[in-house]
Amino acid sequence: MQYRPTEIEPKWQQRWAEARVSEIDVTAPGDKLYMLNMFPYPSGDLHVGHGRNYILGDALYRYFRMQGRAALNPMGWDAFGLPAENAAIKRSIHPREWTLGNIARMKKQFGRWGILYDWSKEIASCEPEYYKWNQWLFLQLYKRGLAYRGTAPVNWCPQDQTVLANEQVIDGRCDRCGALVEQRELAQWFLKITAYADRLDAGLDKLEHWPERVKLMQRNWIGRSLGADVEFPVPILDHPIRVFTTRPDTIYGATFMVLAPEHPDVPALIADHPDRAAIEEWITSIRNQSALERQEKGKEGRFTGKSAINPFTEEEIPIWLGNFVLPQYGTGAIMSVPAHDERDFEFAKQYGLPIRVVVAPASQFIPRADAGSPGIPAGSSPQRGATGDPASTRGINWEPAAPLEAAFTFKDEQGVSVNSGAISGLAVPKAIERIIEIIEERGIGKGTIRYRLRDWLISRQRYWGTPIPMIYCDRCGLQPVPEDQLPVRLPLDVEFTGREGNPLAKHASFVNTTCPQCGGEAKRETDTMDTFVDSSWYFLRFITPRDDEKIFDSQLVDRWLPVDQYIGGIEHAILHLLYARFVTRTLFDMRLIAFEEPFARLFNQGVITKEGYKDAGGAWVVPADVEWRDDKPYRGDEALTAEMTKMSKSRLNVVPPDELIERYGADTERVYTLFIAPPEKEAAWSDEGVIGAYRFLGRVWNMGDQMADGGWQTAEADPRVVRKMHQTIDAVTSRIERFEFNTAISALMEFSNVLAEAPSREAYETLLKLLHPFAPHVTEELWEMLGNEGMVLTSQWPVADRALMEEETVTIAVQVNGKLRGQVEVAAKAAEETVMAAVFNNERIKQWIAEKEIVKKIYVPNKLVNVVIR
RNA sequence: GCCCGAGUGGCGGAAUGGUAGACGCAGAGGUCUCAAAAACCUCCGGUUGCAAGGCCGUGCCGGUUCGAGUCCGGCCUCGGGCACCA
Repeated sequence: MQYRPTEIEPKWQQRWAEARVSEIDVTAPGDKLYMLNMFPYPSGDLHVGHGRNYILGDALYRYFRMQGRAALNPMGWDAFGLPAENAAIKRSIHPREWTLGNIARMKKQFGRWGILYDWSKEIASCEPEYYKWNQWLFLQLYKRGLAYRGTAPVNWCPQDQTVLANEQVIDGRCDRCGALVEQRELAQWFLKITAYADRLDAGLDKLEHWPERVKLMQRNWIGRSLGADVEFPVPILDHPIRVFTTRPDTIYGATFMVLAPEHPDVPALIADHPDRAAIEEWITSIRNQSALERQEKGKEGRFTGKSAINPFTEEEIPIWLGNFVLPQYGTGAIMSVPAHDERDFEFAKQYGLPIRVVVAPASQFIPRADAGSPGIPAGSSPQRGATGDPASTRGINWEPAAPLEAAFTFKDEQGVSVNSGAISGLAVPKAIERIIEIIEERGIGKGTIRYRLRDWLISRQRYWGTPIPMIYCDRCGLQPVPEDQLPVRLPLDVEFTGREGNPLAKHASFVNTTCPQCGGEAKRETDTMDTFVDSSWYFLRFITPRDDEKIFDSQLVDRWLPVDQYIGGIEHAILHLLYARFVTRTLFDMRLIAFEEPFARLFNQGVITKEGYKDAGGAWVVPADVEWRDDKPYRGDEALTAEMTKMSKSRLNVVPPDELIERYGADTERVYTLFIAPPEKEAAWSDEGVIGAYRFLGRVWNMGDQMADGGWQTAEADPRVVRKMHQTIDAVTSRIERFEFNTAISALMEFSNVLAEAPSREAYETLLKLLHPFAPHVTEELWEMLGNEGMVLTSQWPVADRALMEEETVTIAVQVNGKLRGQVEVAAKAAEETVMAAVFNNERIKQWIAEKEIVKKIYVPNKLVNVVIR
């Protein structure tokens, strides 16, 4: 019988489903394991690139099942979101209908891949049964002051007609549609993730099993900076202006101050400016610029005409306004130290502002023998600091030989304070410490930690999302919807024109409601939540997905979570994973769960790439229209460019799995996908390469087919096969544990090659078990053909016998002066003398070392001998 | 600009400091066949040699070591993240 995957695959998919093999009772005892693939947005058809993620997860799941673990592997749908609404506008299909249709298609595709999920736990975030708890969660956060309505300059996408979170703006553009994002001042809902900045940062250290690069990206995003807030008196104001700096040690070099144009003190500072109108106009123009424009314009500034007092030099320093100072970070005001900050340097050069050196390169100093701090400048005589503390013997004046051409910015021991009073002569880190002490003693500021992270903007002016459960009452103000009135249902009878913004705002029976406080007329919030709110806690809901009394069962959740193995794409390194870590901490603080980190282990699979083609205008070209001439791609006479790029619908380079499965079977796609490259790396899909996996499975099939016919068996197991079997069990097991699926499969190929020469029933059935996680259908079929009871899936994973793995003889590589000159075959674990005797009896080796002096002999047991001669 | 990661045959890739290229794709030759497909067998880094073998070879330059794809220093190229965050 020939290997015909299309005949056997549906059969086993049906059997697994009928036997409900992957459904699990979360209250039953057992060695629990919670596996999770990031739940997908139901965008429609899946391609082989998507497959990588799910196939990998399923292989792991089947492996753990066979290891006897009580494994939970649920799946659901991140089902709210813009594309559904856009489809509604374009094709007048309701977002819900479009979404549910896609879910059905994708679910079917998972089945065709032979992927086992516990569908009894399925959730879809667009259903009121789910989003009710989204709203409940929002209310808990609101109660604790972690959800608030605030007015701030926000990112507005003119294309999608909604605001965006900071995390969703990539290079100044909307990460969904690519439109240039504008800045608008709007009242919006925020979640106070900044209150957790320190814990989110510190928690990263404890995530041992997360990829370093993800932790690094989160760390950079949170952007913890140590520094100091310092007050600079301003004579014409009744209060000082506070700046934040990470380099308080350079304060003696602060020769001017720059405020963001939005800084609250600006109106007072320019009130009597002769060109006030011009400056105000300039400020307005800057406010209206997008973040990208603001940066591309380069540095621009205006002098306010007023001064502040540098509290250390006691000099008057001019106060400027600068477009490069961000209103949202720090205090929106900086002290400028042009000698030691690149941006300040550029600004000072541009406007002719003074530059004063207060840090010198340590290399310019002759180290002083009696102290840790460097000593006297080379080639000059020691002087007392001009503005320094007269009592200090370390006050050092130092000037560079030539005017600076660039700022020097060392923040470590390579820099030494000069011209800086009491801190002169100290290495920079010490100087920072000391100056903060002085600032605090003088009561003009303090050491502070600032974060780059901003609060999470969750309002969206769109329909297809969770309604924010708040009510506006003219008498009572902002009122939360009482919990017993949840869910606030998203009305389904709306019209999608795509023009007038959020259709919810025009839905009278939704908007008009009564105030829960006074019972009078009131209006509902019509913004919906960012869908990242939905996905920030869904992994908790999978344990008890149908519970309509509470969001989750704390006891069960504490038993099953954190998720033992989370699998998903690197694109969520910041967004989803940071939000989920934040929300998990808030639930911890509400004492609803006993853990702070949701995902114990994280794995990010790499993307699948495929050749894509672009025309001169940069538009993607259908591969079917492409012809190759002289190694160059053309469409007719038009030259095209080819590039390896992420497989995606928009790039027209997707490979749909259906044809592939029709021709070679899902098992072939699975084996090829895992074999193609290490799973964390990007991998180029090759239509030709697939055949290799098919041939391999075909050979395995033929062996089993002959064995089932009784025509292919040897009575006595060949010791070579037994040894290879135990070696393979060991190799495959450890490689799966380490996510090295590509080499696990190559070990199975080697094993099957050995087996083909000396068949053994036991070894063959072991092969079927080891292969099952990768090729589940064909292994089940062969298992059954051989007359076995039950399924491979529910059988026991084999255990390697170390003693039987040992080789009888080993090949020792022989080197002379580090170069390979021959090989000798000796018994395994032979004594060193025996090995050496064999080496020196070897004719070839004899020739290489004849009449030479032997300097040294290096022996690596079972591996190598290196003879060093002169 | 700053911070990560990666560079190995025609291609995907393999190698706890110890025989570079496992496993697979493509290619070449062969078996079977009237023929083709499928399947199976052999070869397959470069160079030199009749052969045995030699020499060269893991982006480039240097170092450590008996021995370096692997460790260290300096570059180059590509990919990713951050980017007036003071």
